[in-house]
Amino acid sequence: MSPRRRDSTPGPTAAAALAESLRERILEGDPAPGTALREEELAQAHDLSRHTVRAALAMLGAERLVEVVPYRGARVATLDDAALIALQQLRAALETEAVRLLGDTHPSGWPIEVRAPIDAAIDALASAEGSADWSATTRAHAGVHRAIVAAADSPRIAEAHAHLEAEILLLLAQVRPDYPSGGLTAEHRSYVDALGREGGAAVREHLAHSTALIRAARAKNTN
Amino acid sequence: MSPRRRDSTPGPTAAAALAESLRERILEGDPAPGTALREEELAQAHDLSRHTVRAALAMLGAERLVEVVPYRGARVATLDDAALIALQQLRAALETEAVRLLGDTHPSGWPIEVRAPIDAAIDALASAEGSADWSATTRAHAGVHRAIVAAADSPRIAEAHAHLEAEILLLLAQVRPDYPSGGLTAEHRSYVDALGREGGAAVREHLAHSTALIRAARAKNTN
DNA sequence: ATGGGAACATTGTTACACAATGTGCCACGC
DNA sequence: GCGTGGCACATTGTGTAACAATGTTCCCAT
Repeated sequence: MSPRRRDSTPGPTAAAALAESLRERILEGDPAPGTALREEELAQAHDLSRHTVRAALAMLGAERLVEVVPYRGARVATLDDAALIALQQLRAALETEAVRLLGDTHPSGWPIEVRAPIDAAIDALASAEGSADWSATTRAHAGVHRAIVAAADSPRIAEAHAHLEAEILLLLAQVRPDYPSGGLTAEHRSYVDALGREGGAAVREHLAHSTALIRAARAKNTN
Repeated sequence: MSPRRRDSTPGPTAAAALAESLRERILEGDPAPGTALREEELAQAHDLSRHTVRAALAMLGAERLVEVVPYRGARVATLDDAALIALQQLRAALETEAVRLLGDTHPSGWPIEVRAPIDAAIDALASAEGSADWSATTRAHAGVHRAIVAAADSPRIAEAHAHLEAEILLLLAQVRPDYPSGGLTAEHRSYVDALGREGGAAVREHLAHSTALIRAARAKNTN
């Protein structure tokens, strides 16, 4: 068929589509962190060339969901405790500044159009916790933080935060901090209220608590 | 030659080396923002295959120094005013949190081992301003901010900041804010002192000033 | 038991080809 | 003369096949 003007933009490239598919599976926890991702295997499994597979792995490498080491290959990323702390520090930087920008824009308090998407995200978290689906719960939890950051209307902070979100989902696919049923939702309702009052201090307290729970869960996993 | 155990790690891959070479040139302002980077041209100029060139362009795309659009190709990144503001907001997030972490670690003030590399970077900035070399000056300026962020010992904040630094160098390769000779150095000596006292407020004031100067310089360039 | 080296697995790169898409230009109709 | 459709062209995305380069594993000799 000869080229001709299209009425719509083309779909994602094959490499982008593979990256998306692998990203979804990785964030679901299968393949697990540390698993090698062999180019030829992926090429045959997805009926693609090694070139296309390599491009997809490079994309995931840039997102840090995959670790690519020259001549050694790609593996699903793992995260030690030092890396967890460093990641949470970066997360604190982004969420704190987002909350501060929100405060600048709304010095008299967050109006309903700021609160509504955040409250909706918390409601979604309540539903997920109620369904006892850990994957859905971690995604809904991420949605709450995403809604808060998005409200600041700072695209680069939002984008950087989205990348971290994926790394955190990868981590949480393998650990399960102790929360009583509904505990995450209650905690996040309080958290959002505290944000309006205390701003950055509330962010830091929340993330310190989160880090401690994750480390405790990981310690339990390795014992 | 048959494979044999090596006493050293291999050098960078050809794709990484090309990415590094292009990065250097882009940050020097040639090719200029908006310039198309044609795969076949680069392949012939560097005696590499298109696959290797594509891998290098993808790396630079991930760093946002290059904009890669499927089926349209790669161009040196450009930055409009909205993007500049968004970038500076992200920068504020990183530098503010770095300074806050420094304050946590050194509540009684920054000890000499924290100050020394920062002061050395400022001295390097003074030398660069004295030499009237704009490229050297923007790099030395970046070195000052890098030293401050590095002092916080938070690897993910430092790495995210390094990526922004490259984008800012790209921007500054094309504009030149008005500074009297030595003005940048004096301003940054005061800035570092203010950081110890005022922390995040000093960061925000500094970046707001920087944004205003850059926008003014860009406005002058387009008129 | 240990270490050197060969074999093997895997990745990085190359050459060449073709499919897919976007852009520009030309011709035709009004 | 102008606008639009369509074709040609340039460029990118992907594929095949091969080989160079590197890291790992295993075997054999000491």
